[in-house]
Parts: sequence; structure tokens; C-alpha cells
Amino acid sequence: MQTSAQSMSTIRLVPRAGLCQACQVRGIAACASLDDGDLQRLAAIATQKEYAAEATIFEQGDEPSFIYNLTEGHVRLTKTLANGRRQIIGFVYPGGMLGLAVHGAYVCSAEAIGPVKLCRFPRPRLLSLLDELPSLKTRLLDIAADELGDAQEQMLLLGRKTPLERVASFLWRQHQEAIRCGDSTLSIDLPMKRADIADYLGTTIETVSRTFTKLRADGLIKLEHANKVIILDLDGLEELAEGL
Amino acid sequence: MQTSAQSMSTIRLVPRAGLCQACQVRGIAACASLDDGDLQRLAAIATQKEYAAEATIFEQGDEPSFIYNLTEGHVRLTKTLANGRRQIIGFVYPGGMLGLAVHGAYVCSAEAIGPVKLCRFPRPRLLSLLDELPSLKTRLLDIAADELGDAQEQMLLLGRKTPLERVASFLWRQHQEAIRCGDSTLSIDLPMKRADIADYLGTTIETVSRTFTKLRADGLIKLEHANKVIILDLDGLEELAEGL
DNA sequence: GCCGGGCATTGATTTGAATCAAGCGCGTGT
DNA sequence: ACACGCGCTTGATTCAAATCAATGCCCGGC
Repeated sequence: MQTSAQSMSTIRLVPRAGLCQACQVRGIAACASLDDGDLQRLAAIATQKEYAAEATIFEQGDEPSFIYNLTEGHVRLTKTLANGRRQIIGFVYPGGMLGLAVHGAYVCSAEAIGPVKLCRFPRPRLLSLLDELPSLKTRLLDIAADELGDAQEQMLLLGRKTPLERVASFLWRQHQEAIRCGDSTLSIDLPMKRADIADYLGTTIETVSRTFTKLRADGLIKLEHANKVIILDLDGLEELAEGL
Repeated sequence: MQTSAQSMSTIRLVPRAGLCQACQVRGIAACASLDDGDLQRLAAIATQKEYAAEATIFEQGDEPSFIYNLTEGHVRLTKTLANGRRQIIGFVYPGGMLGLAVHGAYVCSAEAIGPVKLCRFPRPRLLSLLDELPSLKTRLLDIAADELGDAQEQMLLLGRKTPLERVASFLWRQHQEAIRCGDSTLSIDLPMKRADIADYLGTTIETVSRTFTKLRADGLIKLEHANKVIILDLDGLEELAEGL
């Protein structure tokens, strides 16, 4: 009872300068485009922050004061309708950016799935620094274009795929993501709960669960336990995902 | 029979230099960020193209050789699944960009809804010009961030809204778009067919039609004819769209 | 003016996923 | 060790939207 609600969510806050060279996500994050000198300048405006599991990093509608780079853990981006219906817009993995998509206010909320570490940049200072770091601006444009492509793929999923195809697509992408992080096994760790998967795929917990069961029955996957999936038939999964 | 299939779709192609000052979308397109001198440099690499109704401007999977700016008419962006199911990712209005979202290839196809005019830029030349026109690069980043926000809003629609809410959201946005173009009436012209609306909203032609009928019965809209809607209760429409 | 075809609307029926409702398994804290 | 609770799975039922099927309307060609 001695810790306040705030200290529950924000565990540590340290200046960032000098730590970048050692950063876990140095090679895949936005800052990968920078040489050591420019990295120094970026690091000068950055602060490292940590949040506990389930903490809210920012809220839909908030003034967008910061842009973040996720260094450890997983984040979900959510939008919520008046009556409580929730849609998960995306999951963010280590190396990903938060807070890029903005029309005057954050368009979605960001919540830590497990404990996370972030690199935080004051938006105005980062934006003005962009004029002096053109390679970073280019990189952000590339990142935004990639995210736009991902969003469009998700619209196809939500608008036109069956629940079976949605789950297969989800697992396929989780596998691709694991590869991108250097993990080339067919074993997938799901950091999020069934409710998160359901809200991401535009369906329900029950349907997600039944679909996992069906994929297992059909021999496409094995469920080591609820949050660990082994892919047995990667090609079959991809075919399902593409609606073949 | 004397005209080939190609000349059916590509009617005219003229150099663009010098025409920008007179451009219809000068004030709202990406080039709005440029002064006259920089505009000259951009115009030097642009070509004006026209396409007939239903023509394909580029195809999902094509090498992304060009970036386009729509000057007249309307475009739909589509993705298609193996078995023919189609999702419309977005509609583009005069002043909008085509071909920004790319992972090595166009991620969707672009099709003219009616006759269209476009300003076409060779992608490599535009990208290298960006290094000399930082304000344009910033503008493109802003546009990409806006489109990302729109895409996220659409994910909420596709994942969690009812057909009634989807159609209400669609009409509300069409109205907002009309305002952006300086048209402040409550009368909306729909350039696209019911099939396009259905594929955009992740539903069917029949459901779209029934929903229009219901909105009319409930006194929220009037249907002047199939492609002309008069909004009678803008607030009611917005409430529906937000799920209240 | 009349015919034909494309597009929209309306109606009847089916179906697949949401909802409602138990159970189960596992980790946590007492 | 035990009980509690949370998260996942499984089963039964409902229901909304997709599908199937006609009909109507408007425009363009003959």
C-alpha cells in the first residue's frame, strides 16, 4: 500500500545519453539509420522509461507530447467505441515506434502487455531535430509507409477473411516477426491473452479458442500450452491465411 | 476498333512543367508545402496522365515505379484474395496521393472510379529530390501519418462496428470530405457503386442497400437517387457512427 | 418508342459466428 | 496442502447478416 498508483506504472526513468550503443534494438529501430555522431544528438533528447504490465503509456485523445521507441516487451494499441467494444489496432514489438500516427491527438491508446522499456522523445524536439537529421526523417517516412502497408493488410483480414483465415494469418505473422527478431524456430510465444487476439482479429475469445483447437485437430499446429504454439505445417498455415 | 486497349485507358500524357500554378488541387495536395522555385523542380519530373473510368492505374505486386497525385476524379484502392474476395482499402479524392505505402511492391491496386487525371512522379527521382526539398519530405511524413490514422479508424470500423454503424460512418466521412473540398452542403454525391461501398465496409451489396433504406425510413437521410444522398440529421448520423 | 442490360432494391432462407452458460486447469496466495 | 480466481476451453442456443432469388428502375442503343 505504500506505493502510489503512479509509481506502480512508472518504475524507472533515466537519462539515455551514452546508452544507445548498448541498446538491444540498435540494429532494427529507427535509430539504425544514424551514425554515432547523429545518434548522440538524438540520445540527448531521449529518456528511458519503464512501465509495468497492463500500464497505459498514452491514451487515445491525449495531446501527443511524445514519440516512443519500444526497446523491451510488447505493447498493444487499442481504440474503444462508446459502448466499450474494443479493437486492437496493432501489437508493437521491440524496435517498433509508438505515437507516429497522429491527427492533433493520439488516435489510439498504448498499453503495456507485459513489463516494457521505452525510449521516449519529446515530439516537438524530435520533429525539429528531423530537419538536421535528414536520414532519420527518411527512415521515419519508410517506417510510416511500412505501417501503412501493414494496416492495409489488416483491413483485408478484418473485412474479408473468415475466423479460420484470420487466426492462420495471425500465427503466420507472429512467425515472420520471430524471424525478423532472429528467432528462426517454428515455436511461437504469444505474449498476449486470448482476449487481445480476439480484439485484434475482430472476433471473440470463444471463436479464437475454437479455431486454435481446430488448427490443432487438423495437424497444422501443436499447443505446448495456451501461450506457446508450435507450427507443424507452415505451408498449410500460409495457404489458409491467403484463402487458398 | 481502331483504338487499342492501352489507348482506352491512357488518353493523354503531357509534360507538367508550368502547369502547377493553375492546378486544381494546388492548395491541398502534397505540393502545397512548396514555394514557386521548389515547385518548378518538382514539376520538372512530373507527367500528367489520364485514365478512363474503370482503368487500372497500378496493380498490387507491381514494382512501384511511380508515386501519383490525384488531380481530378476518384480512385479506389483494392486488395484481392486468392478466391476473388475483394477489400477496398480506401477511396482517394482529388489532392490525395497514390503509391506511398510500399514494401518493395505496391501493396494494393489502384483503379479509376470515373475518368481521372493524375500527376505522376518517377519514384526514384522523387525520392532523391526529397533530400533537397526537406519541406516536401516533412509533408509526405505528415500525409503518411494521417493516412495511418485513417487506416486505424477503418480497422475499428471493420472489426467492431455493426453494418448500420459502418454505413453511418461512411456517410459521415463523405460529408467531412466534401467540407474539406470546400463544399459545405449536406448533399453528398457518391461517385462509387454499391458494390464498392460494400467492399469498403466489409459487407455485401444487399446489406448496404437495406441499410440505406433503413436510414431513410428513420429520417436520417433522403435518397435523391441511388448516388445522391441528402443528410437530414447530421448529429444523429454521427451518434450512430460512434456507436452511441 | 421499345428493348436490353446493368445496378439497386426487396424478399425468403440459410448459416456461421456471437452470445449464453458451464466446466476445467493451473498458478497464487494463504 | 488447499482453496480461490483467472483464463482458457467446450457445449448449447440465438440471431444477424450472408446467400439465394426475384423484381424494379433507369439509361443507352436500336
